[in-house]
Amino acid sequence: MESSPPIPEDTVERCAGADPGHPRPDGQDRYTISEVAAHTGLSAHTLRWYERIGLMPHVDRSHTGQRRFTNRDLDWLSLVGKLRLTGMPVADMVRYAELVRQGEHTFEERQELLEQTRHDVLGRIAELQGTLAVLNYKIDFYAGARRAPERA
Amino acid sequence: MESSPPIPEDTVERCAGADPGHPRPDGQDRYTISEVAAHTGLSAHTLRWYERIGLMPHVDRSHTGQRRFTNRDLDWLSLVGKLRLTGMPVADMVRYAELVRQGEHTFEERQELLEQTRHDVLGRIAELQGTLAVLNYKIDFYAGARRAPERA
DNA sequence: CGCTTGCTTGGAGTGCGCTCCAAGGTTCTA
DNA sequence: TAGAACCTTGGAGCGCACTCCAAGCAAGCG
Repeated sequence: MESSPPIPEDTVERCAGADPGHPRPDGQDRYTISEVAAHTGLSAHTLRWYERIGLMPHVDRSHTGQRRFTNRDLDWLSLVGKLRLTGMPVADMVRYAELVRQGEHTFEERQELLEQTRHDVLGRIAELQGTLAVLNYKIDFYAGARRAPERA
Repeated sequence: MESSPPIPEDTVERCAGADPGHPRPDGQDRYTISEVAAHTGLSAHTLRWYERIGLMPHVDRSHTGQRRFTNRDLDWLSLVGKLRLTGMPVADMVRYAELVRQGEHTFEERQELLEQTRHDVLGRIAELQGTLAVLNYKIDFYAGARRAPERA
């Protein structure tokens, strides 16, 4: 959704969050690792580790070799953060990142991966709602027992 | 806390699941560890480990020292299974087990622990629903892109 | 009786997702 | 130009929740 090509890669990884990028500083588009850490809530350690395991596209470097993240990296990290919240294993996120790197002919496989993830999320929500029933039952029990003590 | 008190301990830990105990064999009320493993889906290793770390009340033994689980143990494990599904850390479940062991004067603290857990579960559900929005967005994108390819 | 299968223990090992360390080089502020 | 604060790397370490191992005792069957 930027300018010309049929479906630019960034369209695919942009718009990743319902989050419209509030504290995302614009202007220079080059952030140090600690800026990105502060923005994403991830540690600098984790950001470097993400890059090592292939979960980040190649991050730009300054002339002396320090990382300079771009807004696009921030968008990608936002998506990764969402996938992480789904409980998707890191290995699967790396797989997804590889598919993105390989280009548009992997759209089908990406879609399948995301559909599987959605399926898992729906299952997990159902599971959690099942636990809520038990929690409510027991909380009510304790509340009732404490309100009406020892009626032996 | 066995025969006379106002609110017997078993009332508290019974009825743990909405699950009415379908494949729960009755009659002898003494199950070997592998029977319990088959019933709960936990491994025998895990059952022994739960006991070691204090997550199980003391399990009965045969005259030769082998574990003999009771229906009450099964009920407790059913509750533990639910708490595990909530994502509660094992250490907190152990804490809860200790409170149960300590008797009825811990009702308030048990209730608080469960309320905190419910709060966490509600938050987690909201989080997962947030991820669903992103997953739906991207799945729709891939589906649309594959239906209408290259319109340059 | 022997055989197979199952149970016992303490302690060691595994996989995941970070998290930190040491030993340096870089960048910023005064 | 000094000093503090930040960045780099490979590799080691950690916390959690199991998971397995070895060596030996127990239980059920023909």
